[in-house]
Parts: sequence; C-alpha cells; structure tokens
Amino acid sequence: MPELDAIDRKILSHLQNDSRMTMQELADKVGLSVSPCHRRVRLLEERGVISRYIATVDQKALGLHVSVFISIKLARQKEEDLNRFARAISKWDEVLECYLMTGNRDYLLRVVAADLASYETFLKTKLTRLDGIASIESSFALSQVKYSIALPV
Amino acid sequence: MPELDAIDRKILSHLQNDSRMTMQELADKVGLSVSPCHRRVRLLEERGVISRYIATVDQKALGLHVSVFISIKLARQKEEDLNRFARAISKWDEVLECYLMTGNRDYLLRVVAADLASYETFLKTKLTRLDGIASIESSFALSQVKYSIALPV
DNA sequence: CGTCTGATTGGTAAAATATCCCAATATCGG
DNA sequence: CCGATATTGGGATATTTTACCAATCAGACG
Repeated sequence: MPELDAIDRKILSHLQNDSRMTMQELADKVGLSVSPCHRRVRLLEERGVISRYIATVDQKALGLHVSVFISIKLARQKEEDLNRFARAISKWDEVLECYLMTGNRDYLLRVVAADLASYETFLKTKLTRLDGIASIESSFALSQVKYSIALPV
Repeated sequence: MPELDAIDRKILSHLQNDSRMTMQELADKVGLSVSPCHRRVRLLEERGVISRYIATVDQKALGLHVSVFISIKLARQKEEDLNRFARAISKWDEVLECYLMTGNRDYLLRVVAADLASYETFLKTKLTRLDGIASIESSFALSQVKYSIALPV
C-alpha cells in the first residue's frame, strides 16, 4: 500500500468538505492539472481511502430534534452476545453510531429521533426488547456544538 | 417551507448513501424522469435540506486508530463560558463531534487520533490548556460497530 | 360534470464536465 | 551523467448536467 503524499492529503482534505467541485477546481487547489489529479482521485477510490460520496442532510430540516447518547451494558460479553447485539442495532436507522467501549459500559450509541415520544417508541419497541441487556442509560444532547465528518489528514 | 413528500424522501435516502449516481439513475430509482428529479434536488439544496456533498474517507487508511469519547465539565456554565469553549474546540480538527449535554457532564466530545501518544499530545497541548475546565474523563472505543451519516427519512 | 388555473412533469438541445489516450517531463538509482 | 520508471499535462471524446418549453396532471369552483 503506497503512502499518501502531500498532494493526496490535500485532495482528501478538499473532497471531505466538498465533493462537488469540478476536477478543474480541485486540480487548481492542489497544484496539478486535471489529468494527474483525476488519476489520483481514482486511485484513492480504488484503494478504499475514499470510501463513498454522499449528500449530508440537515437534521432539523427533517424534524429530528432529539439526539441521545445511550450507554449499554450487556449481561454477558461473550463474542456471540456481542455479535448478536451488533447485528440488531445495525438494522435500525435511528442508530447512527455505535461503539464498543472500554470501561464499565459495553456500548455507546448515538440515536436520533423526531421528539421524545418517538424516542420512547424506539426504546420500547426495539432496544429494550433485545435479550441480554443488563442496563440502559440515556443522556440527551441539548445542542450540537460541532459535527464534522472530515477526518484530520 | 413546503413539506417533503414521498419522492423527496426517496431522493434524500438515496443521495445520503450515494451522491455520485447520475440524475438518470436517481430518477429511475424514484420513479421520475430526469428533469423533475433534477429540479427537486436543486430545490432541496436551495432550501438547505441537502446541506453539502462530501467524500467519506476511511479512518484506518489514514492511520487514525484511536477514537475517544471525552466528557467535560466546566467550572462555570455561563453563556460566555460555553461560547468560549465552543469556539476553541471548533478550531481543532481532531474533534469530530461535540454536544452540549443534559445531566452532570456539560459536554461530550468525539476525538480521533493516530495513536495514544498523539491523543496524549492533543490533551496536553490543547484540551487541558483551556481555562475553565473542571474535569475531563476519557473513554476509549475498542471498535466502531456502526457509523452512519444517513439520517432516517 | 366540465372547465379553468397553477403546479409538476417529460423531452430535447446546449453547455459543462469527466474520462481516456499518448507524448512530454520529472524522479530516482546507479 | 545516463537510463529506467513513474508521474504529469494537453487534447479529443463520451458522459452528464442543466435550461428551456410544451404537455400533462391535480384541484377548485361554478
């Protein structure tokens, strides 16, 4: 796997913030002409460094006013239990992020919902119906101070 | 602000997962021809429902192996203190997410770093140098079970 | 039940952009 | 300094986006 050089990193940095700019614009910004710039982008895609191109949607515009962080502890932590839990939460669109954690909590989830009522529905019809959960603790976000998808390059 | 109808939601749902498909493909998927589909996308952009188009980059490919959640409590919670904190963390690329929380912790941050050493550098040279922080508590993610940018539509 | 009005759709053509090919240039090891 | 290899740049072509306009559809109202 070849290393990323300074130009590759510039390309990633720009595309992480705006993937709609033209190759000409991107090439200008990174100091190349269109051809080599295009080839570098294609290689980054093929190597999986660039994984996808997506549109970001405004959470408020969709009426999703509630963001919740949920700490979860499982009754047992065998691999089979962890896998079962992972499969379940992967299906649910409300769960945007899920991490297996160190410390005394097993999982940390970020969940969005339209309001408290629909969050309660999510809890009652989905999360609490899972087997093997020892405890659930919800912490609500009052506001999103920063949200970025752009990794430091 | 006009409501989003079923076709708008289909458009958003597809573009959240792949913004590189052509208008022709998208139009086929939502059951329209290119013209009205294109017009709807443009309106969604103008209304701010679609906020940006971006490339997603693979965290491992960049060598960012450490994900940390940091709970922070401030010494005081006056608006001026909150704003000062928000301005500071907004500048730092390592901080991908920051939420103002309910409960006994003021902020929850998600931070990425190459390894523990560079995370320590982040703490020592940036976070702990901020004034007005009463306590910092780091929780490490062992693995990312799910990470999605696609909001439920 | 028909007709009018405004909004939405679909097709087409022009403009912008991506993509590919090949020659020119730069880089690195000896 | 020279040769081999990788990278770059320009131009031609194919694809895609975008704007325009006529046709269709939905709903209000007599």
